[in-house]
Amino acid sequence: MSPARRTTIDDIARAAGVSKATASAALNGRSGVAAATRARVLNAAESAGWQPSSAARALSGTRTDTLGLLLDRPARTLGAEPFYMQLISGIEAALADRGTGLLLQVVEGEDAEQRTLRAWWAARRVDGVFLCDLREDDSRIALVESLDLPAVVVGGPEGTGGVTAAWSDNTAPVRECLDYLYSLGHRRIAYVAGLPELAHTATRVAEFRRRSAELGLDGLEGDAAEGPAVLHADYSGEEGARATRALLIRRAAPTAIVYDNDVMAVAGAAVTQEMRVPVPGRVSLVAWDDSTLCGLVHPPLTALGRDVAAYGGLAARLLLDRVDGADVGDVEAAPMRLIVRGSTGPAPE
Amino acid sequence: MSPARRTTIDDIARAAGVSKATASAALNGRSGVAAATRARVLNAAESAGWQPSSAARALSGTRTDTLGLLLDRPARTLGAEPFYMQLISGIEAALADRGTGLLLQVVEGEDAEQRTLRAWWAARRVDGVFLCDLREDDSRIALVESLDLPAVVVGGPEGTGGVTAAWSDNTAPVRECLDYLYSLGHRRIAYVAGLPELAHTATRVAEFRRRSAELGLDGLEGDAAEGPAVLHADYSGEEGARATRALLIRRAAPTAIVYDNDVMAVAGAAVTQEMRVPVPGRVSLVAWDDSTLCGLVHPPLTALGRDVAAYGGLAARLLLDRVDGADVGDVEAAPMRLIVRGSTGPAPE
DNA sequence: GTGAATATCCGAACCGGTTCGGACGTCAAG
DNA sequence: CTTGACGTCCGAACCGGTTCGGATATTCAC
Repeated sequence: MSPARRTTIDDIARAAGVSKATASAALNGRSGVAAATRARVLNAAESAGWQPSSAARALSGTRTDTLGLLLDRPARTLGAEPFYMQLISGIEAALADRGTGLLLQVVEGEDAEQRTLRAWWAARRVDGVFLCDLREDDSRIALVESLDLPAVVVGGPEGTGGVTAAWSDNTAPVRECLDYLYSLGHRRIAYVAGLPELAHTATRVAEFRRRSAELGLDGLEGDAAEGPAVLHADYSGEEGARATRALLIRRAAPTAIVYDNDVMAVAGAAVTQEMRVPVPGRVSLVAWDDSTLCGLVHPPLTALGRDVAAYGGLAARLLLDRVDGADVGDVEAAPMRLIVRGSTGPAPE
Repeated sequence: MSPARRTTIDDIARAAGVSKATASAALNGRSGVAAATRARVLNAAESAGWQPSSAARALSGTRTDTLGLLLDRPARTLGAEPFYMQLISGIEAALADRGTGLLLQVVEGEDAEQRTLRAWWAARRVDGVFLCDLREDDSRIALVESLDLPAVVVGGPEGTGGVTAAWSDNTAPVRECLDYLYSLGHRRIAYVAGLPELAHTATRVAEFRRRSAELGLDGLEGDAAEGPAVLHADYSGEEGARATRALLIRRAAPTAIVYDNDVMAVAGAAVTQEMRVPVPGRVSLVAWDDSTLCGLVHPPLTALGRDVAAYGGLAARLLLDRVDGADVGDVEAAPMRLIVRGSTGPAPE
């Protein structure tokens, strides 16, 4: 019951009748230890329930056994989006076996990002970091490179410099989505995109424009009467709803709307009900990033889905390899798939 | 550009022309250092951008400057529920000023909980831990007490033993909710509760039964023809939908349903649409735990809301005090408020 | 039987902080 | 002038691991 002094490597060395050095070698599976000795040490450690002090281990120059996850989104949108928690779950699953911990930091603003990364580096708190929501010309890239801090970008792979990326293609899903809607007869398609400063938004929007032109889709009034309608929003439900309203009151309203995340899509769906616009009778809706949310509303939303947890696991394994000094290249995650549900249908005549 | 050797306290001691001991005392604001000397040291540290090594500091027996958050929910429901991310944001906001980090661990199952806590303790990875989703007779309580590991329970305050709790009352909101529905004329009210093994579920259900009897509410058929209908679900949308369907097809269906979280409520709302049951015309819906989600669907859901981030901040401050050795008692968070939106209305005649 | 190669183990230094006891100088009280 | 109380600063030990060079024992070739 007593808190008890925690057992140290000295204790188990003494118990096994060897020196600290030998005990350390045995416990870390290094060669140069007789099999019998190793067994004695391992045995002693086991029965004493010994665990190495992470601090002592970190201090002696090797490893912290901690990775950092830096999230830069307002708390409001962070909570609403299932993406991050799923990503975290996936990362953790990959880390659990190795006894590596995950240090989480939620910040707001580029300055805070830089401060956090510098502080982590200076205090040697983490062996490496995950970088999410990359912006164009992101200052974090240069920073981790100059600090020589191992990092993996979740997203990309454009603009990641020398930093390895766990990426998933953003162009193919755009095409798949547009082609699918095109085949249903839709010619006026709008896109409620995310924050324009984010790199993946730019990629998606560019591909959306390119493919729209290729398919010869109609422009939407108000968009300089040409080209497809792309509105930017901040991933919150409020802005998703606002954008939807703005689109649906147009004279030549779109017959299909693609949203850059599930929250905005759900909010958009609520707007259609409120405005009594039949879905998918008058307008079809597609959400980018599937989550349980999409299947729960009525009608259930057609979505571009992927296994976010697996994505996180991939990023975690990449970062662990990078920390181990391996020279890993970018790796592509499983592509997103279009999951057709009730919110999409043939375009109105 | 070079990674550069990180500056140590020795460097800044030399730069200031003092010993390591004096430098340490100066940097930690301890007394017994002349003002002029202290200024020199601080100055040197500042201009060198020095930060103490967390490992070294932790090793010398004092502080890890890390708190642990242990989450035991399947990844699926974790992602869907905004509660945790908001809680995390709140905790982090309170921790940020102090330079304390948050170590996150997502596990599944009681064994994994125990293993994680023991590992954290043995490796001295954290100064203290947050415990969420307390069960009745929760084994974590005894563990952290026997290990003398500072802890704060998020929830409670029943069954927390000697562990301090950041709690919010679960009985008053039940009453407020029932009384509100009663005043609207509702007499058949059902409750889609959470997992029965969780302590707060038990509290809520007991109060729901007590107050229902007090108000003389009708029992629901199938419930042994007596007492209010309480169904248990696992917080997932699927089970929330299933429970809703089961309730609405009863001969004497409830005129109001209260859900234990927002996800199930949203799913329930979708079921009403699918079954063409008008809300709030035929049935009123209330969600426990408000989130942006509730305001986004149509009709927007009446909900029991609270400032989850502030709740997390409270828990964080409590735990920091406990780590500092203060003997803090349980503290109650701001009470939940009923936020009336469009999903509740007068009971059908 | 001898020398060298090899396997095994140990002592001691080191990582970068904190902390404690003591040395030194100054100043006021006796 | 002596003594003692402070204020200031330093040396050295310590936290609990890892690592490296070297000591000792064992084995092998010749």
